[in-house]
Amino acid sequence: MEKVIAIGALGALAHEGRLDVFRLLVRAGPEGMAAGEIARSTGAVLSTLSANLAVLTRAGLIGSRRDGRSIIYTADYDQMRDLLGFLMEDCCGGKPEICAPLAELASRPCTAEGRTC
Amino acid sequence: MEKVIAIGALGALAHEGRLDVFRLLVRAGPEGMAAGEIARSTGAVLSTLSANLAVLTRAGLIGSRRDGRSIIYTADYDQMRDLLGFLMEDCCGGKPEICAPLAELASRPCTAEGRTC
DNA sequence: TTGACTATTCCATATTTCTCGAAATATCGT
DNA sequence: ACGATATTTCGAGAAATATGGAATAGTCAA
Repeated sequence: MEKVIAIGALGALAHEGRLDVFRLLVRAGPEGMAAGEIARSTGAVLSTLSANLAVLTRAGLIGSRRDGRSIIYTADYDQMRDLLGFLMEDCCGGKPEICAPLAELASRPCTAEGRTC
Repeated sequence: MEKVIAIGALGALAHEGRLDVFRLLVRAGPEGMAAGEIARSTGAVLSTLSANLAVLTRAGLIGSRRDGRSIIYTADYDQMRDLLGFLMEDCCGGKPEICAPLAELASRPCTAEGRTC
């Protein structure tokens, strides 16, 4: 991932409303959620939400498809993985003692501590 | 990590100058680098750099200590790890197919692809 | 204590981002 | 075609962020 892309993604996530939306979509899985449904879940004003969805889309973090009158948004897992990879690459570029705990964090049993995978 | 802390850290990193500084400090290791040295390495104006170092400090991503006339900045690896953990926790809260590639990413041999750890 | 050096703080300006109401666009069922 | 539903786009004001020059503060060496 290029630096400018990473900066865009980081900036998109550095916002409470957008972070909430992104987490919601990650949890919603591949089926995604309609914009109105997202607004109801998060209490966001529709026009504000729409602007924030556009920011997340521009950052490549979410995608969308039309379904009748609704537009369904989904998290882009690839971009998410690339962003984490970029940050970890940065991290691992330095010292081994940083990398090790991260590897542990990523590979620990996902059933622990409320995780579902 | 709390959401508001994560947002602060993401926002701090979502800036070319600050991301450059942070990467530099991660690579510099525990010895860190003096502000002037950072400015020379990145070509930043000193007062601008100082403001950006303050943002990174407020976000908990870097620390500092005085050494004579210089102030030495160092990356805070714990905060970095917590931030990645927060993002991955979010990610893994959803579906297994997202988590698996991340675990692979984190645990692959660090000597591959230009990585040093 | 004076002068050189290192870095931060202060300040004004410029730029960007955020928000939401109103209007516009797209789709559907009848 | 019409009315209802779903969402986006537009516009404009408010708020936050970014920048660099000048002034300030801490440290050292002689």
